[in-house]
Amino acid sequence: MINGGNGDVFLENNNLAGDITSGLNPEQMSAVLHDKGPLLILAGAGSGKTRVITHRIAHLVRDLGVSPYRILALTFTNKAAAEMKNRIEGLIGADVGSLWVGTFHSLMVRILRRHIELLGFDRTFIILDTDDQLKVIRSCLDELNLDEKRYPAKALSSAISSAKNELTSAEEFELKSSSSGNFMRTETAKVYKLYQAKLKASSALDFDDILFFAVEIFRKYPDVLEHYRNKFEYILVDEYQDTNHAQYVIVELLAKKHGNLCVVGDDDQSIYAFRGANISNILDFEHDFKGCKVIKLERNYRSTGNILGAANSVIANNKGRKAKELWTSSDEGDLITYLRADNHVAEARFVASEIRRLVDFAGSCKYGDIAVLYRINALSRNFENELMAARIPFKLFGGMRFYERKEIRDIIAYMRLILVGDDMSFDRVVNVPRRGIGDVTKSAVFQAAASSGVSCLEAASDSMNIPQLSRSAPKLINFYDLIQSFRHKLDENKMSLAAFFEYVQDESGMIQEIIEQRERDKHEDVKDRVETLKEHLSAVVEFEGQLSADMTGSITESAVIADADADATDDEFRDEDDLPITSLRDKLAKYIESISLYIDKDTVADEDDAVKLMTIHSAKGLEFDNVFMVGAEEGIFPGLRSINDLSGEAIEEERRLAYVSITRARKKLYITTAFERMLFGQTQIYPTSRFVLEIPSKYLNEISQRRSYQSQSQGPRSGHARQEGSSYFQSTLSKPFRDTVSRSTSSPFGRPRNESSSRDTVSSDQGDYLKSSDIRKGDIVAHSKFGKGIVRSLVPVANDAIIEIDFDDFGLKKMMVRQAKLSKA
DNA sequence: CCTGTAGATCTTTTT
DNA sequence: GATCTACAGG
Repeated sequence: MINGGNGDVFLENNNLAGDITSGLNPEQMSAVLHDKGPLLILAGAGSGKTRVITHRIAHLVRDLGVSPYRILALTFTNKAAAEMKNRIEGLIGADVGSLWVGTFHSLMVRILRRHIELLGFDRTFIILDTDDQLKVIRSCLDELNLDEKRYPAKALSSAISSAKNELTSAEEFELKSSSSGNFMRTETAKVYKLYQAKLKASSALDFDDILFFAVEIFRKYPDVLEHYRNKFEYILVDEYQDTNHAQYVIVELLAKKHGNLCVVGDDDQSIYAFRGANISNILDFEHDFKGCKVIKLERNYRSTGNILGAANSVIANNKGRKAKELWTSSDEGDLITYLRADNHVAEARFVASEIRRLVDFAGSCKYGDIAVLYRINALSRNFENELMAARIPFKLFGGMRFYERKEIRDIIAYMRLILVGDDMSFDRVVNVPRRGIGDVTKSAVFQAAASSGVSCLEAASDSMNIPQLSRSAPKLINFYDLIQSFRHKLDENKMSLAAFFEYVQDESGMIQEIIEQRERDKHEDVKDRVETLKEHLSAVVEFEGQLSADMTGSITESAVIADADADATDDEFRDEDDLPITSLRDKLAKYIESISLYIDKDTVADEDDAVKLMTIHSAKGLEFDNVFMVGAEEGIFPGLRSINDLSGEAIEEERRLAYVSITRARKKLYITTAFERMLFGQTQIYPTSRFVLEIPSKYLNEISQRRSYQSQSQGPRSGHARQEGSSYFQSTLSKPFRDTVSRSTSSPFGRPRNESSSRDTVSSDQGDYLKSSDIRKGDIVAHSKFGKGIVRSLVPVANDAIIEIDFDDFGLKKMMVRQAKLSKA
């Protein structure tokens, strides 16, 4: 919701009186009015995509008389779902309660809660987060006697995850792997199988299972599928380019009957392949859904002409895409400012001083209108430092999420233990606060529980009668009694949910321990742990309020549905899944579910006026007046891994990321690079990103910084932090020269930008220096700035190589060989 | 059983 | 450089 939308408020106001199509352009209108049959909307960045979806739904309901009960709208994030629901409400009034708008995951959970018993799971299944998953995998490794060094839990988890996304069950995986003869894969298969068994034993699902089992139910139980097929006459999918295979199958299964499937997306903004998104879902849509209508939304309402020109030229370098070109009727706007700074500190100082200038001198610009976007989180610190020093308010997005913090996970684990009594939660909190129940005791409990087939909590209650546990029995029984007392409190049903949370926090002693620790350590860090819990408490209060509002709302709703859907009432499964939530227990169950699928808290702080720092990934879907795209160097953006990917797929995804990043800017875009950058404890010297070179120079205004390197013979570290404040000056270089400069520093990568590069400055430059083929590991080489050093490693990349040199006076540094201009020592 | 120090590792992220 | 994970000693 941060700066979301683009003048839609104005357009929607127009609609209050008039019909739903007023204020739409012709393409948008035909997308909104499209009636039956499959529809593919290719919506470029800033083309009013959300407006089209919401207006389309409003049109279906208001003008065509489709019952909201028959509409399914799928999104990827809860934020998008909430916004969509909001805006539809604004268009057609409040009677949208029966509309299924939500994420794939939350809506499939809703279905699973009703039908998962068919698969032998308890319907009160719990949902594991990433941390829980890793724990289970580690315990699998333990049991299978596999070394985590050779089989990293993370790698296994992602292998299992992608298998599930491809709808490959553990059994199928095993079958395939045994014929592959790949040892790693057969071991992975074992882990997968055991992992799945463990989850089933404790009635737990991971995120991927939610989709996987939904498909399994649909496929195995045609009557269930039939019910939902009938129910959902119209299906809409947002961000279709981000769907993975499982999601594709879900959509396909559900849409087959009515065929009224509308998908919206932009293949150029597909940036989640690494987590299973399959771009061919959108590329092949026309093929998969015959007779589909395709509408392209290419008119951009967000950015200036120059920004769009740059975005178009960058993305045009991708091969696998649907032809599209954004255009705008607004003016060219400012040129894109491009800076190649000496080093990361100078880069960050430039950003800070420019932000200062924008806010202080450029009229009505606020801090909140500015975003700094980077490819990797590791770059954020550099900018945090300089913004802090310049006293510029900023807000860092990403990083540690609210619900990932220890104290939140602890209190949730308590709640889960009280409610379900699962082993995972037991493991987490049995020693929070410290009760002298350490790893040794814990694993004894686990063993005892496993051998007698009960839960850990039950084993703890019975510890007196279990010889191995006799020593710690008093402690365990104490803990058990504590949980029991919480359970009684819960069933007394006298407290509000928030009060119950507070009660557990206090009575368990976890708050007290935090406070004690704060006093002991005197660390600044600890101070806001209590604060976090308080914040969380207010989220609980909010949730509770929301819940009772929904309850009163749904009573009137069901009357409406019964009326409008007389034909649906004779269905086997009526929509009674939203059982009335009255007891404290029900509320808690509902809360835990919502928290495992969605914890907001990160989206706050729109109201404070602060510069926003985030990765490009998290900026997707947002827009800002002023954008700083920082760290635009080969090796960072595109990242090394993508450069090394020979298929070229990875580079295309990075390029889409560049496209997303450029198109976030409304008015002003800055692109910055650092000649030399300290990252991961090493100095890296990488050339300008190819994506910058793909922007025609007519869109760019290059700002130069005086080079301390080369011109000044000796410039040890201190030399970098000179008074850069005044050392920026407008480039007086003519354009052709600019091109030569950029090309000579960066063309080692990739193809030449155009044919005119016949006079290859690189090869002549390079002639006097060592080439990667001349260098061996262990060689002593000389660098003009860093002096002598020994070659530690040499990794070929594209038609160059990354060299790691341990300099006598400057330590370990990484750079590109052609860039480094090395000579024999 | 707890606490401190050495070692490996380090895209991107939502659910 | 920073941070989390793994073992040794108190």
